[in-house]
Amino acid sequence: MTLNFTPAPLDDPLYYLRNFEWVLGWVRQRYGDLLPPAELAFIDQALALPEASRGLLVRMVMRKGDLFRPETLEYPELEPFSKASAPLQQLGWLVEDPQISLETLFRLFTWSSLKTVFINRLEAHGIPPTARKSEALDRLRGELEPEDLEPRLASSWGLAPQALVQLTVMPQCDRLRWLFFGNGYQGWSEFVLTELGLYQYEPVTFDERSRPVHKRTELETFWQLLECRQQWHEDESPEAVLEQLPPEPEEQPWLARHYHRLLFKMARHWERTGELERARDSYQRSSYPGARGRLLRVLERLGYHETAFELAQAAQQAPESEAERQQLERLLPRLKRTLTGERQRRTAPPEVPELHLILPQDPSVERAVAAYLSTPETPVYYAENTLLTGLFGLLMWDAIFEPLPGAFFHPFQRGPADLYWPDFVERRADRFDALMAQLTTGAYRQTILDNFERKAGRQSPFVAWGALDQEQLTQALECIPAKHLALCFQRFLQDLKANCAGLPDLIQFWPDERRYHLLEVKGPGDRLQDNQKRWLAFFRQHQMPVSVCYVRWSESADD
DNA sequence: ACCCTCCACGCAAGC
DNA sequence: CGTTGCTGAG
DNA sequence: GCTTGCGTGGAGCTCAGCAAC
Ligand SMILES: [Mn+2]
Ligand SMILES: [Mn+2]
Repeated sequence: MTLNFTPAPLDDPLYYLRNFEWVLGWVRQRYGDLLPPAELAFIDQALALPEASRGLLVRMVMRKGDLFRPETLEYPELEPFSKASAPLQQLGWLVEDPQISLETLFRLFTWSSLKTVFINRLEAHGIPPTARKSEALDRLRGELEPEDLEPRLASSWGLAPQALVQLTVMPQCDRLRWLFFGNGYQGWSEFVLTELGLYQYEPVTFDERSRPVHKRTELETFWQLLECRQQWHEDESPEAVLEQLPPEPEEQPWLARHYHRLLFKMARHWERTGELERARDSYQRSSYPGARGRLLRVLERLGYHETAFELAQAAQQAPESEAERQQLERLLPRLKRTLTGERQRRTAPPEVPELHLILPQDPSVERAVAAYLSTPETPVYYAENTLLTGLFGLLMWDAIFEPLPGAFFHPFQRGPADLYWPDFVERRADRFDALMAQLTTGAYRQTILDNFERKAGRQSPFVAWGALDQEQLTQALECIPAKHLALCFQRFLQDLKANCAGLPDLIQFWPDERRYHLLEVKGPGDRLQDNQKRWLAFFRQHQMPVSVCYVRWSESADD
């Protein structure tokens, strides 16, 4: 029944309402047993409203913020605002004359309308009508008494009580949206963009019980976490948010990940603002990948060199990733030097063949090099991560989109929910093994080309359709030995997140000789990044053809 | 695809 | 008056 | 002077209409 879902057609003037109601139905059907009574009541009350009121509600939900000037809420497909809004006001979902601050007042109303409303006050402060809006705001902010600057009734600023309305049920709608998408970032526009064909999603069969949360308490924690995240984005006060963080959801890995990621993000915020003790505490509590590495850096910055050194040594015994190992290789000698004064011999970086070019200045150094090296017989592509990860994604398509329990729970997923979990590959080991085996039988070529046609345009975490074309693909399959692909794909599988980045900018093909060459381009002032160094070392280790091309601009007399 | 990933830029420390 | 940036909309 | 490590910031359907300057 959930197969091949399509959003409401856009020629239906109420398409947005149809989509919203479809979500309400989906949520009630699949999560009804987990929903608190308040949310269930909200859904039922919403569905019982007159159509124009439902439409108006959804229009407001989809717009930015919760404050609206009624004259911006007249929609031709709905009743006039005055009529459509009445049932919403009856329920208290929409209220007139909300409390707003001076800043909000200035944000919502145009300068010319403020001038007519505010004329007396502006004159009293000696602000001429020719002043800029931002200047007027600054003046008022500085000159008004603090209690006058507190949020207060819109009418107390001199507005008519009907001049502004507030939607009060945004929190309920957010919670339903978060539950439907299983995350905090996807929104109602998914439906339109899908219907417009901008996004196409792989149709996946959903297990009826494939859900991100399974208990009432888990749902509550999930909502709390996303609320924290939202408050942080809105209030910019992570200190307050940290207080409201729910207890660590240890027993549920999906929630635990959300929890630790939020902690990590807050820590990173404090690290950037220089509140290093706070950063340290949060990094310490977080088990999100990279947290230990940042903690080490913060300890170092705080001057806790011994603590950092001990932790770094422990980390080196069991690095969580190659990236961390690489970071430790820099950090440990540095710490040792500060602690003991001993100077360490630096280990030489892997040898990578270099190419040095002097080219006329160009906005894109990669394109300049590609154009310079490319010939009709030996084309160069500016591929970066797109080609190799694309081949990987096309070959592994069926493994990636295998509908395991918990992997897919709504129709707008570009990949499985557990893609970056430690056990993602393990759970699909048979599938991945079978597809990897095609690289030894030779069947992989057909699989990749077939999927390139069959799945064309469908969202995938690994396939950037816009960057691939048939010819590039065919040449890649001709020129890159299956053994080399196998090595790269193994490395992707070891860390799907970190290892799908940092691949060289350019690839050149020699179809006649069935060979290829990878090239990382560096313009003036650009240096190899950590993940690029890791890939270069890997390519060299396996005798795969790669080099780095350093470019300088030729002196030009023009301009 | 959970703001990332790539890049350019800019700063400070160390040679 | 153009221009720049934001919002709403499909 | 240079190099090196490290951090920051911007861009991410596309079009029309409007507000602000
Ligand atoms: Mn690049
Ligand atoms: Mn490059």
